[in-house]
Amino acid sequence: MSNERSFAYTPRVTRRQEILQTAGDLFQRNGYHATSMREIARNVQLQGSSLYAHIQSKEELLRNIVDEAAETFLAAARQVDGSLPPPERLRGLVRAHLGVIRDRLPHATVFFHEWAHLPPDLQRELIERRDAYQAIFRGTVEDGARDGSFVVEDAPLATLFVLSSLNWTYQWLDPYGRLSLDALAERYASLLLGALGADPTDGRGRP
Amino acid sequence: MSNERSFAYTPRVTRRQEILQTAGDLFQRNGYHATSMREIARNVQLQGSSLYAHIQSKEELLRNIVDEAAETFLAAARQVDGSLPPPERLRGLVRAHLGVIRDRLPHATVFFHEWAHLPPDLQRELIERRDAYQAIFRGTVEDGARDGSFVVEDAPLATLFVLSSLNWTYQWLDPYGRLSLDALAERYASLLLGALGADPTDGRGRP
DNA sequence: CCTACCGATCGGTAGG
DNA sequence: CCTACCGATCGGTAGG
Repeated sequence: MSNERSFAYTPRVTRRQEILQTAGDLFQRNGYHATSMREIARNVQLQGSSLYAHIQSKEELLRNIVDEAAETFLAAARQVDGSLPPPERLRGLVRAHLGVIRDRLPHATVFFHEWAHLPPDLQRELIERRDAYQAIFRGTVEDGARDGSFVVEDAPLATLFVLSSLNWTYQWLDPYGRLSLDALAERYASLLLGALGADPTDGRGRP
Repeated sequence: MSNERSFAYTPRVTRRQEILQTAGDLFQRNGYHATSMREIARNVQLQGSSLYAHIQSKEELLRNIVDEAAETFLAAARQVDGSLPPPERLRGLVRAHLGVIRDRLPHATVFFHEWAHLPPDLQRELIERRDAYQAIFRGTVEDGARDGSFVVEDAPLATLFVLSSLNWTYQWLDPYGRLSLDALAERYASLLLGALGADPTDGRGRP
């Protein structure tokens, strides 16, 4: 009859996002391999098998999370005006990076911790984007060395140094901490500009 | 009779070390939860169950590795003479930290990535040692701020900055890289001293 | 150090 | 979205 129940289930659009966010939180807290699909399902009030109406596999969850994080970092850095003087540009990059950490802490953490558990072809793609990200920083350091706003004897190492100090911040940055994002970014950038030998009397550097 | 085979097996002393080192390598490469006991066993030419003649559990492996790494970091920092002037002391701490990374890369990586998978009481103990480690750095930064060898407006943040730049180095430090440990540590310390506003004309700072 | 084995749990599928 | 279920694999034990 016309009132027969259809078994072709059409998932809501938002449900997938809910699953991805929950997976991100659990992967952040317990790690990818230590998180079971049933655990994710429980947290979104589903049976384990029902997840597969919304996603294809556990790996797809990780891929989505890591991919979005990589894209967010890269997009934020690309927002920074590349024609700014190197010190201002670095301030912008620091602010961008810390902003992503603050706003996307679970995804960023999963990105840093679990990307190596993806298959080799996806890893290669991620490494490419990481290199593109690093190139933005390296270009800034090198431009500053060239125009004299920075004093660096080893630009590749200085770039690694800058990125190291930023990358680790996901370990301690508290989105609800004592400092506003702007204040934190300003101080962090000031420390980095000091490391790069920028003139402390120039602009907002230390007096 | 007197020649009966005894089934009480007495493990060799070195075998345990071999298992621990292999586990460290595999945990580093694939992560703790993604590494199976049978995989470890295969790499030391044993049956999976035979591992338990040498160790008590998989968790004990992780505990040993993480514990040794934490102890190595702390011991290295404590080797640095606390009566040195703050800039020299920081140079020593940088050199100590990078030395541990270089010499104990697998264990250090597992420490940073997997310590959160240990039970809460062990986590607390590790956090205590991490705090002790950080306190050595904070003391150095504060001493330098007090005696004028550093210029820092926010000592807690500056300490986090120093530790962040060091902690991330396990991601890229190549024990067989282009720079010797001494050269690398010298340059890295020089960057950090610049961040802390140390007088560049003082000692081995930038001219 | 091995053989044999166990209960639990895993990611995922069939079918409706 | 659920019920029922599968093969594979997990960490670990018994017993010698």
